Amino acid sequence: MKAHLQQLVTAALHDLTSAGVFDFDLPANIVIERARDSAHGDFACNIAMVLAKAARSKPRELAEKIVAHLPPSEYLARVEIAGPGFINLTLTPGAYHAEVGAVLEAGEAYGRSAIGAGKRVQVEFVSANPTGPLHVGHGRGAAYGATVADLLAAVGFQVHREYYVNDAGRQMDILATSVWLRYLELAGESLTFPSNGYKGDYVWDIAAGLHREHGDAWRKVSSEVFDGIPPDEPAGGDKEVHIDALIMQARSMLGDEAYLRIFDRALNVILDDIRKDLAEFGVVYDEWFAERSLVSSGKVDAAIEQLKRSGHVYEEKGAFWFRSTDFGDEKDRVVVRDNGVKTYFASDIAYHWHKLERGFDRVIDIWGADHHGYVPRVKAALTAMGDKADADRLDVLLVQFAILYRNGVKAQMSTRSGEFVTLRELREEVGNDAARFFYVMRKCEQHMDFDLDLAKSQSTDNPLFYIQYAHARVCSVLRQLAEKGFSYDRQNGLDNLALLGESHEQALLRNLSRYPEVVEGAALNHEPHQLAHYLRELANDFHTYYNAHQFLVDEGALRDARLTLIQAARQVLANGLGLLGVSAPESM
RNA sequence: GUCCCGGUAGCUCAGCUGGAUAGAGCGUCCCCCUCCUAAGGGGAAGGCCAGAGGUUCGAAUCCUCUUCGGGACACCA
Repeated sequence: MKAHLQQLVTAALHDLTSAGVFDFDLPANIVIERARDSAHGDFACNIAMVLAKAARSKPRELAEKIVAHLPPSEYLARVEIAGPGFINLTLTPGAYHAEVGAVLEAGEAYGRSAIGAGKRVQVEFVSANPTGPLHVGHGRGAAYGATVADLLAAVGFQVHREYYVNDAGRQMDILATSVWLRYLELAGESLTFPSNGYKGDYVWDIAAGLHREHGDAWRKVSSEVFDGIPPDEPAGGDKEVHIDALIMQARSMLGDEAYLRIFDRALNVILDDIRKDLAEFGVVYDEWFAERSLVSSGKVDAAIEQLKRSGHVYEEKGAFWFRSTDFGDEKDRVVVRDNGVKTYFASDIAYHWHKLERGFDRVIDIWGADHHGYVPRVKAALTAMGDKADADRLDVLLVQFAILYRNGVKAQMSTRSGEFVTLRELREEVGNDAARFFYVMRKCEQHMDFDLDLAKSQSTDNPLFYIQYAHARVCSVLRQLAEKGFSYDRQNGLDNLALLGESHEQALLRNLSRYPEVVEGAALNHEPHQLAHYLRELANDFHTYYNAHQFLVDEGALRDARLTLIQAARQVLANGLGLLGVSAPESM
């Protein structure tokens, strides 16, 4: 509908250009907005005010010229110039009636579009280290990333969803060593677990599995394991040095093969768990990209070499530094440590460059807001590897923290002790639907208060419940058709939409037609919350209507028209909920 | 100290990228079912858009500064 009006105004502007009224380039997109006040019609266009200066004309005079050149349209009832120069457009009832037909005809496809023109977009999200179960912070990234990806797909982008698996770093070694130490304890050794090790129950579980299958095959005497290891922090030492020494010890005492088996077991158990967790959450990926594959294919070394050759990497104090300050970063960054180990950042350079090499038109990273300091250095690296345009293909979306509240008090625990609220626990407590919806209800840069009690509540306070209830109510009405001895004729309903003159019906018709615009805006701005809010409003329109009028009336034409309208409402509610990864129940 | 995000009704948040009189929900108060789910609906009260400058036809929105919250600033990942 909006697109149609844009075409009309654009045509008028082109007309004026060829008539010589304009001697400048027209703006790329004409802004047409929904009028906030119904007294201003349905849509308002501010183009006359925008162009007034360049056209050396008064806004209102310019508006008159534009209006005079508007092509005729069957959907345009009235055009008025108002205020400082707004062009207010009022649609015919037929325009809205046609939209109802479009909803029912397109069904599940209603709201989808081709604006993305098949451009390839990669969305990488969650990508949590596989060193433990996902927690509620990852949940927000998962829900947000999945929804952004689905929205982009809905408006015609070719979307590639990816999870980057950090399976090559030091954290994984700490995990493997933690598992082995727990295994030793299960085998009967007594030891002091490192303060920097992973202490969660899942580490015990993995160790127990290994002990069941392999018995004491990898048991070593604990006094020998800790022989010569520098003290841990509680004992007056450095916890990092302590754990690194233990890793070295584990490798040498077990041998590479056995160490790798424990390492891989830990990795696979946790990764399988993450996969399952996300799948149950309705979050699926096209690719799980392993950091190890970058290392083994030599892409990390190749990236460092390329930066060395182009003079962006220099050596100092035994380490190799990327001169990111040349590209606006605060300080230079180490890519190879003085002990020869490549940093996580080195992998990240290779990974992001590889993303661009794979030919995506746009690359979207969704990170926790605590990683914001990383953005300039990754962009710097891409600029150094290629040029500014390469860096510009990367969008980093930062997701702020979510804080859980239960009975009005914070419910989130720290990760320190290994006790935290996992995504799985959250899903079990409030359900997948509520978790998905509440996570995307706020825009991503907002710190979020996640109210567990509200998410569980079966009342109008809970916006998700309210929306789903509207959907269920439509279904309920349709179920009662037959019980009341009525039948429904859709075509008859479509033919009689003109009977829908009540204000509630008008409001519902208007808001239904907004749906494609909302989906488009939510997708292009990466703002799923726009859709969530819209659905709440639409549900409100429906509940109000439901309360004010009977649908199953005796008069056939009116009954069919009303049923057709609420069918369309049901379809839009279902489509919108679907895009948010939430179910649309037929009864509640 | 530097950087990122936020400050809008008592509370939780929108505000369509600069438009017309600032919007929802909750909470508070009042009202509505012999009727398709009252698991609902209607109405009222409630605002110096953190503060001060600036940009222009026009600012909650854009730019500075101040202030208050949250977070980030490793040869960790």
